[in-house]
Amino acid sequence: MVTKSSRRTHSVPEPAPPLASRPLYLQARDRLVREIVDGVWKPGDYLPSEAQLAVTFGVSIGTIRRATEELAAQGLLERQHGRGTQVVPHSSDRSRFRFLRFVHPDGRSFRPVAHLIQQSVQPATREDLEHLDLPKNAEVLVLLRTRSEDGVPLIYERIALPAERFSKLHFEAGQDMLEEIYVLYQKHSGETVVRAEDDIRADAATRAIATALGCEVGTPLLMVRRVAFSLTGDRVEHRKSWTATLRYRSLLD
Amino acid sequence: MVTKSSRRTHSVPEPAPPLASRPLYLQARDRLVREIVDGVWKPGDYLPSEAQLAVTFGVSIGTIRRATEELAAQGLLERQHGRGTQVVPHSSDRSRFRFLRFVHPDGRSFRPVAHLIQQSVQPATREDLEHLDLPKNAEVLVLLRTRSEDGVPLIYERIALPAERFSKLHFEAGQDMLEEIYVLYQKHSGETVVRAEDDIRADAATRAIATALGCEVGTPLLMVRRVAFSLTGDRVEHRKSWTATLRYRSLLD
DNA sequence: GAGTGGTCTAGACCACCCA
DNA sequence: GGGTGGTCTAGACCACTCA
Repeated sequence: MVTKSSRRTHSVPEPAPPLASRPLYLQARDRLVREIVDGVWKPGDYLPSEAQLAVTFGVSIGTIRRATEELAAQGLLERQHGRGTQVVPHSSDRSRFRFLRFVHPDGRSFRPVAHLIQQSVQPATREDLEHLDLPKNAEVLVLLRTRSEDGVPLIYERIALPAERFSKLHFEAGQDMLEEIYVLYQKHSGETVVRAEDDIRADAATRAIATALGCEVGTPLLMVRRVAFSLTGDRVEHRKSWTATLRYRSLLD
Repeated sequence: MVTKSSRRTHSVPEPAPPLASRPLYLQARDRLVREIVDGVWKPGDYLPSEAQLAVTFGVSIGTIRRATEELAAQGLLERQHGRGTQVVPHSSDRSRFRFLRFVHPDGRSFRPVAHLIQQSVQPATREDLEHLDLPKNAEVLVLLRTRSEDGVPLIYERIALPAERFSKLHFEAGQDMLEEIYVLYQKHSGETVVRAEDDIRADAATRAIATALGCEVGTPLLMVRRVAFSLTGDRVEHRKSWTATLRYRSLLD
């Protein structure tokens, strides 16, 4: 039950208002997020109807609506007319397009297969610590992989994950990763990625990258650094991706 | 007056509904946009209050609210509690942060001064035609400029604008451009940029760019291509920016 | 204190999905 | 046909701004 601070409607009087409170729709929104984080509603589940939620939360339908609409805009929920409101499953299709994305020079979309080169738990680098907001001496699970189309490697990638949080996640080296990796985070470690920050710079191919991508050392590359955030706002992934041939495209709107 | 298709409330009967109509809040939203495009409300103006708009448009306040909230989320309006709702002026500060932006490697924001190298009207390149959606043989106004901080040029930029639309825009070559360029588009040509699509790739410095940026030919560069859209959804700017040292950062959220 | 936007409610009716 | 979300309204009260 969300806390009302003595609101009246239609001139019904009421005793003195206690503490100032956050708007009900924010309380409702946060409560829904918390319940999703806690696994009360899992990705793929349908929430109770708005009318039900309104009763449960002790607010009006309009307030529930405002909360769910905000979460839908944010990509966490999906409202389906006539069916209900679903906690968005991290289906491969959806998650690939929620962030900026790589495309071919001609604008064709990029549909890669990922190939794991190596995985290991190791001390976090200075960069990892900073971007994942980890304490000194923390360890990270590092995945090195390429992403290819038609057998041609186009992206070389290093992914660092907080080792503790992702202790249940591991792969066979050399294995093809058929599922979208955010789906795996969710399935094996219960981490749902909802947001990411990217930043992009120019870089020159190192020996290792040149080998993996089959280009020359020193070739101009795009380096995309991504920090991904979970439902709870924690930094859960630090990824660096290098590509020589692809472009990176914004999806504003 | 927006067109209602026979809506009733509180069981008040009414004759047969005519054609299916778009939701009133969309009609209201579009009408507001059209009025802003037509100059009825100029950037910096305050709209009439919600109550007034509701009367004028013949809908309820809630409907007006939904329309203006959408436009506010989109960045076209700014709601100010207790003051009113303002058509967002393209103030330098605001427009710089509405899109992806360049930052320094350490995350410091980049506050450049632009320096015009050359301007000329010329036949559009194949790329210009494609990205600006212009007819064959169209001409574009091309601006070449650098953007510097503390006298150090960090970005080299080529901006192509449809020559007809921007016939009133011109500068002295060699001049420093102190105002944000989108403010100039608005002031001199009545074009308000509301949205942009970026795409980013790696490139190597050409002779011209190397000279302008003081780097070596072949240095890995970030090339950002931006297509900017006006209020009416037309493509009004095709810009390519090259930088060796800066990063490009997303602002999702 | 008048006027504006911000929150919240209650209720009507519409449009869609599915059994 | 029952249930769900989508649109729209009317009205109460709150919180902020400015004269």
